Amino acid sequence: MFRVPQTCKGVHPLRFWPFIQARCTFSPAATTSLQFISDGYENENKDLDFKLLFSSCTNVHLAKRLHALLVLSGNAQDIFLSTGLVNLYANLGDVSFARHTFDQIQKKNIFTWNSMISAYARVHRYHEAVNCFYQLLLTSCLQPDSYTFPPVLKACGNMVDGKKMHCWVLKLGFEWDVFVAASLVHMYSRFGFLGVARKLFNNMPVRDMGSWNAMISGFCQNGNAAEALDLLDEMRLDGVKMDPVTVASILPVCALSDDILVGILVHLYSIKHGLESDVFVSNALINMYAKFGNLGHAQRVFDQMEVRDLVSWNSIIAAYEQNEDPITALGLFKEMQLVRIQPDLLTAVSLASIVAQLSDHRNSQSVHGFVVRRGWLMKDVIIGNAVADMYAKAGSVDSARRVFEGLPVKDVISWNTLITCYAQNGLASEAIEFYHMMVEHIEIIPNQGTWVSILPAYSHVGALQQGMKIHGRVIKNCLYLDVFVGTCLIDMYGKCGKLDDAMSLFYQVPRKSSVPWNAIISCHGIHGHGEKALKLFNEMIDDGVKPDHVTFVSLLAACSHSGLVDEGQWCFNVMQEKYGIKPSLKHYGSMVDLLGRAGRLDLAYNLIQNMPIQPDASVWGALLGACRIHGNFELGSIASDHLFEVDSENVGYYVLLSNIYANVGKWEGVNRVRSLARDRGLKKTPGWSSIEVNNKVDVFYTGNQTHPKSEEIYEELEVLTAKMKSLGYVPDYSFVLQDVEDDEKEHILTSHSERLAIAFGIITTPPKSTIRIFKNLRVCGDCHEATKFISRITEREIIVRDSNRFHHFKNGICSCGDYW
DNA sequence: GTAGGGTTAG
Repeated sequence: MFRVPQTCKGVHPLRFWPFIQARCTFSPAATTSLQFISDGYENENKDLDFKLLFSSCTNVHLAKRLHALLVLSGNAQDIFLSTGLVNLYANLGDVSFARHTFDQIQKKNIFTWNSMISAYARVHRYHEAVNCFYQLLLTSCLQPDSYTFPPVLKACGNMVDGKKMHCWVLKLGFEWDVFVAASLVHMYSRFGFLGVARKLFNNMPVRDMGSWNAMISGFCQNGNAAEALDLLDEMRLDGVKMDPVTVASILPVCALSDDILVGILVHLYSIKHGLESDVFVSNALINMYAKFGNLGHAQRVFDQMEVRDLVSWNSIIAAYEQNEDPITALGLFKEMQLVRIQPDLLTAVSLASIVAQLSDHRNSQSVHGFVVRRGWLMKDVIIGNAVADMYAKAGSVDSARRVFEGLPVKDVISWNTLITCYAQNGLASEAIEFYHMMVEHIEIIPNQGTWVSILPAYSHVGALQQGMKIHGRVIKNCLYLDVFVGTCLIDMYGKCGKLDDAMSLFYQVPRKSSVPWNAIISCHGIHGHGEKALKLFNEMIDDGVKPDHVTFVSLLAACSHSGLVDEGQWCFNVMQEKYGIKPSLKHYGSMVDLLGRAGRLDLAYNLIQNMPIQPDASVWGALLGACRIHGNFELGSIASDHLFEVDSENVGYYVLLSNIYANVGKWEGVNRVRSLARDRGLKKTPGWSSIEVNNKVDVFYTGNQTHPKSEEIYEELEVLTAKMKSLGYVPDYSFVLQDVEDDEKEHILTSHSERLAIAFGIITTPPKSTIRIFKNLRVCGDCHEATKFISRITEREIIVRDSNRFHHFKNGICSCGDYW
């Protein structure tokens, strides 16, 4: 209760009253209170209930009116009222106004300071909260009290600040206050100082629910699942029951440690004790079930909620988004807007991810605009990264780069996002360049995500030595080998031709999930070791690891590369019947490839005709490729008709078709296809090959003449071609699409990128050492033949990895047995 | 008029 002081005689403070009444809605109680002010001005003895007045201000607008009123009535310097205003603004989330009001107060007491400090802590402006505490010590003659410390302890961002604060607690003698003690316990356990936290906890003379929760939640936020669960058990033995706070702390830990059993038990406990009605508990349940991939349970919890807040909506949207159901997630987002819940930054993060999954570039721009309009891009790096990733997944590399450049703060994930963006959009060299730029920023410390981004780029261009450097860094920096980093390394060694190293690494990584198994099976496949791939698959089953759709893509490809037709068909059946995996386009593509290469064109065509889904270019392309191998131009033209319907842009298919015609001497057809490709103005995917010499990757494009060693390379090729011809090499012009004279055709074949790279290898590496080449497209048939001769002439092992598999050339023979 | 321990993230 408050009595209006006699300060502002002369001006009626409430001459604005009708004006305020017209614009603001106060509760009836508040209206009465305001009337009281008015009356109090007339009759100075009336008591006013300002508490009511404060509580009736439900938005910043109303608060400002009340504030103006207090200023006008001369009450702004009153210590009770002004502190009330600081709190009011803080509760309404406007901490800058709270600070402004705070600064205006001339005689602050400890309540005022405590209000300001907790205002900062509540909105997570921790740095300012701590600064405010030190300001209190330095600029006022006031002593902090037991109310001061809990928010300040929460605000300590690191152990150095935390220890300093602990000293102040001890100095001023507040360590036995139950709230302060709980805050200390929580702070130490949050930073992983579990021993200290435990000691403080054990020494507490009084323990309430909050003390237990402080200790448990500290463990939880630190990811110490086992300790958290142990303590929970101890609490139970002590006869203390879990409350909503305990449950909301423990549920994320169940998800983190993949402990679905405890998760369900805690859920049952919550139902039994009526804790489900707590919105934090329900939200935590939704999140936990989402992480277990159990959308049904998540949805059920959401449906049963009586009160849903922003976090509930964000959680259920993210649940669907992260379980690859962007359509439902988008529907929920719309529903959320219908019930007038305002989205926040985290909603936008999910939204960006939803749009990325739908790979709809137009919507990408709307989401980007949505985020920019609200100023969120400048506010938090997380949303910036999400938007960059959204563009990356939509293939808009330039947009992703622009978002990245515009970020006020870039963290390691921003860099990782861009590296992945380049790598996944086929720009491996750019990804590598970007990684080198990142390394120059010493404040950015690479993490596991960085290795996962950069290793595939190194695999892609075959940079074995640089990939091994990363392996070295991983060993140095990480205590254990993360499954994903481990798998990337396996993939890198495998794709760089080091199958043995891939294998020994495989036995070092955790093999509970299908991820590393898929990688090692795929590695054996591209090396043409189909039998070994099947053996690994059986081992995987014996180990109790469940194969997924990726496993079968790798496995079918492995069978296809090795000509294991029966085994491939067996896999295709097992996949559907035993594991209930519906074949995707990739599986069909592999099957058509497998059957087609083996000459079972009838079966392959039959399979396509009976597909329950629409075949895409890769499926028809596989059939066309098989037709070229087996010289079946009738089926080839059927395949190409379908192919050009679904993809008329890929010049590779025109080359294939013209090869088919050329092989059976139908020059008319060859010319027709060539002019078709020309008329459609098709740009050929530039073929390139790379080779790593002395830690440096050199990339050669077909016809490249700008390389510093260009002259020597072409000289070497001329000498080689002459020797090859004397051994019986005849150039196969059917691999030349251009309509030119034969000697020009020979020149074109000789300047294919793989040959330039091989010649460069020959002149820059010691005699008889192995040459490793990478080609982005399939190796050309003529080059394949030529490389056999070159391996014989130079007595070198030449390993060529193309977009499909490995070719191991030695003594004039290729490991693929010309089955490719 | 002031305080601790809880849910969502790229």
